[in-house]
Amino acid sequence: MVKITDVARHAGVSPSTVSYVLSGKRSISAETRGRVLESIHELGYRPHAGARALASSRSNVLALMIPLRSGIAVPVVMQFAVSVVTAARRHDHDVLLLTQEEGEDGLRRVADSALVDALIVMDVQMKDPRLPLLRSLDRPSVLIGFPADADDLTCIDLDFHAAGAVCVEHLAGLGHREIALVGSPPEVYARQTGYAQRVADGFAEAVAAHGLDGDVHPCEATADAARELVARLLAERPGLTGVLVHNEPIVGPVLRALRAAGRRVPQDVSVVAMCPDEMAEHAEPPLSSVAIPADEVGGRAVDLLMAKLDGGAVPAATLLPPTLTRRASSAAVR
Amino acid sequence: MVKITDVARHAGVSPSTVSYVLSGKRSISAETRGRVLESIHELGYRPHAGARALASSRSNVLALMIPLRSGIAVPVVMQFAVSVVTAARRHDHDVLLLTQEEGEDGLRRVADSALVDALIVMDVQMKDPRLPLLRSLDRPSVLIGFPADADDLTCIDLDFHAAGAVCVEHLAGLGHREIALVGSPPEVYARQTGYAQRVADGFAEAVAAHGLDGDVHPCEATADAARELVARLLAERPGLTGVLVHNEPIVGPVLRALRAAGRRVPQDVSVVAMCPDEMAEHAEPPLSSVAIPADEVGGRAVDLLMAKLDGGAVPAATLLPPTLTRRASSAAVR
DNA sequence: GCCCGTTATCGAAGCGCTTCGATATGTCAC
DNA sequence: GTGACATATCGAAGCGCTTCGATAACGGGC
Repeated sequence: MVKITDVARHAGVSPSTVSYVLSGKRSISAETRGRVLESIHELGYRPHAGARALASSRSNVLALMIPLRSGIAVPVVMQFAVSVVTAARRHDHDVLLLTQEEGEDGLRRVADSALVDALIVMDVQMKDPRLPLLRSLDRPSVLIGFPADADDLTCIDLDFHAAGAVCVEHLAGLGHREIALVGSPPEVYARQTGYAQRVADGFAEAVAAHGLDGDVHPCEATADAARELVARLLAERPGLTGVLVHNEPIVGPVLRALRAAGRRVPQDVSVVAMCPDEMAEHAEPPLSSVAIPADEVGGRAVDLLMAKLDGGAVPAATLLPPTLTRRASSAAVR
Repeated sequence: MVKITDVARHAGVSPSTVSYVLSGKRSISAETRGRVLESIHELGYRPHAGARALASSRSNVLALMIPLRSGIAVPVVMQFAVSVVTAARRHDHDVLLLTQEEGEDGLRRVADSALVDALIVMDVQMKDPRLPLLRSLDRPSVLIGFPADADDLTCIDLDFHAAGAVCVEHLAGLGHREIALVGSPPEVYARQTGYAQRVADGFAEAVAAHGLDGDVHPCEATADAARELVARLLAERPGLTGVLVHNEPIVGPVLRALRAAGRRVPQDVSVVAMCPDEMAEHAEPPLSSVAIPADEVGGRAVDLLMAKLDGGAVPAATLLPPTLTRRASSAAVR
């Protein structure tokens, strides 16, 4: 294994000079830098990560803790993970993967052993047991999601409240007066994950603001439950012309249940969904939808972390504005 | 930050004794060990990962490179990742996440900088560009998937050939004589990823062995393509009573297309799928299926890697036998 | 009662890098 | 020409741990 002293000897400089060339922390003449870089390349030198971490107390590794509870949309988690890794690499960092299962001990372990410089935690609950730990840690962290008490923490997420509202406004703008939210399973609201409730709140507020008629219906994530709910809605609310679905697994079943009931989408009923774009595009018909901008959330989370690592001040809360992509499933009421 | 010398002082021993207590590499009297462990606990000591890696040339971190190409089933990838992390933790290792995008350079980077001790590579292609690198690296690796030339490499995967055959045997056992394989998109076969072709081969061989009538139909992963293919199959092969679907996104569409054509499942046509259990369970009707045992593959991959790290010899190829779970979608031919 | 082999512990070297003075050289104002 | 000040480079210390002898204490065999 080639080390810094080998490079130094090869380039005819001292090891510290090689180090400064690599870190840029002191000015090095163009000529020397060139010679050193050439030696590095020629010898195929790679600094030893452990040695570097020891000497500089920076590992250049971030921890990412991902959820694995059922009910969490797996593709979205994956998208987050990939975007975090990609963004981290842009900042010359790597990503250590932790599962929720490891819990607080896992976070403490990687932080206290200096394995990682900073942490990103996904799927934050309203009263998340990891919060006290994250507050006490001497390493910066960013939460994806908003707990009930976010004091001293840095959080980022899609603005779910606005997302709920934006869907209502879209339907209202198309002339719909009677709408409904087909929501997440009851336990998701009960669990206080926050985002489901925020969508419902945003929905309700916008409904009120626009003087619409609209209500919220939690729904189990099964095709049967979806069919049942759709049947009930159509029976109880004959004037219903707009539906917002916030429950990924049953997006397809809801559409089929509407069709089965003889309602055409969008001619009879307009449908808007909160789901990944890919799912919306492949639905029949393609769905007007609001997606979680996982790439942006992940990227921004890393940016925030880097800013904190550099000692910068960062906003405590970052709410990303929702974007509704209009597709075939929503149309003006006739 | 508390370090080993603090623990040593607190316990009234030398730092090396603390180290030996932790590593177990030399015998320590029960009394001393107890005292040291108590001090460790009391002071909340965590060895510095970088220092440890530097001194022992072992980082206790594995690299996992995940695919992000479209067409790769995201939930399965996630399941792999989680099982690898979980298994790694059992061996006191952590997992560094790399994306396919980083390619060979990424692997080289983490290996040469001693950031990781060993590597796991997913989604191996028949002629994977990473193979020469993995062969030349001085760190052990395990591939999930089988390339065309696996010399000097350690590979593990589901036995896709047997999986294709097992589905045929299941249908044959139920008395079906005319069957078809609704396969992956043409580009997946073209890409030489291997597993799609292996399923098709296993299917074809078993069809021949049982004297059945059966053929292979690649299919794009869209609902339209699925409908079209099903219509064509039913038109061209009136005696068709069994279908194997190896194309996750269109499992639902195929079922619905059959139903739309007036064929009941399983009364008129039996369907078997290769897909995750969760998908099979939620289909209507629940599908007899063969799943990729991602948990086992991930766990075994880590075990193999650990054995290699310990200098042990491991089998070059590990093929996990497929398991067909019988559900409602397949029945004896009438 | 002496030698030998264990068992338990210590001390010191060293892993490969960063970083902090210190030094040497050059530049410029006056 | 001289002091003041950048600029470029070096040398050495030290990051926290592991590991390799070395040493001390202790039994046991004869």
